[in-house]
Amino acid sequence: MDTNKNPMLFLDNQLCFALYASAREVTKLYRPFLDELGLTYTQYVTLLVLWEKDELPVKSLGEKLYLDSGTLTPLLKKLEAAGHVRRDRDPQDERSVIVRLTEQGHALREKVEGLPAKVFCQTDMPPEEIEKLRDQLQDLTRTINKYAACKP
Amino acid sequence: MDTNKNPMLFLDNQLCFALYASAREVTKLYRPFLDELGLTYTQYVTLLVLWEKDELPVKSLGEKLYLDSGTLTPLLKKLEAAGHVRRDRDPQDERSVIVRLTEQGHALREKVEGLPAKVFCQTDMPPEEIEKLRDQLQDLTRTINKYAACKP
DNA sequence: TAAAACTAGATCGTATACAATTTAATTTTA
DNA sequence: TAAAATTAAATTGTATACGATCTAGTTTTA
Repeated sequence: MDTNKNPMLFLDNQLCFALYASAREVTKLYRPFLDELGLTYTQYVTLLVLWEKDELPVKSLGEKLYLDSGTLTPLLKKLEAAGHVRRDRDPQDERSVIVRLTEQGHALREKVEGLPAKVFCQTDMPPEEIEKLRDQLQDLTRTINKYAACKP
Repeated sequence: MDTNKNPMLFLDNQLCFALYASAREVTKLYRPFLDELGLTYTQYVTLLVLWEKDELPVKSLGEKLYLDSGTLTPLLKKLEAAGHVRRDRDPQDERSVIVRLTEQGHALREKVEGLPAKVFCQTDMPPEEIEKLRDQLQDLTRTINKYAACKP
């Protein structure tokens, strides 16, 4: 009946919590820099996608970011209000909304060029380890996402 | 001027995004099980802490979970309303609020015993890899947190 | 081809996260 | 020891996340 009997439930034994906590802590490292640009972290990663490939439907953004329209619609409206993107219905398929960078949105890219490097510095992690970790996490995310897709 | 010039900004090269996405996907694996118990993921990890060591001030809970009172206070009120915990001011230091499991809160523990194992199954990851990953992430979190602490 | 099924976004409701401020209690210090 | 500084929670405001539902547009199919 002792609480110490099941280490499976110890907080520090949970991968899920290690992920949950580290994701939030790493995000916090971006905040001071993003604050200056008036961006939130989620807005920032959304822009990363668009800088890589512009003119994407909300659907595609959602697939890349693992976010749904409930999160993206209000976020994209804010990016639009800030002048970074435009949102237009796709004339080919009026159900779809195409998100495009404005000039201003394109220009913003230069201001964050150095950001990832600045953050890496604060992690005290060798680049190879960071890459390995990143790749493992990507595998994990894809595996889970595939699992979820085949379920009803 | 080509957008492909700076791979530092590619979404898939970001550790931060790998963390952000995987944390959310893993959390989603817990949802169906936790839904049955009427718990959210954050409530669940809060209970993990209390099952390990009962009678903790909000402050300590926050340190273990990397959450502040702005998140914990409403969450703990919900756990209290659900009958899982009690919240009482510490008579020794009235600033502090001690969180205690109720009988019901203790009993809930048995219902989640098998949960971590069930989730691991869906990750297709060998246990050693999971442990290594978890330990790396814990190091990362602690490093960042220490960094943040010495800043003004 | 008209109804049924499906799809993409938008909307709504709930629950975090977290910075900033406030309040009350405790410690420090001049 | 009384004022100043510190501390722990609570509160407030903003921005996600995400399930569920709704709406409008597109495809399928009987």
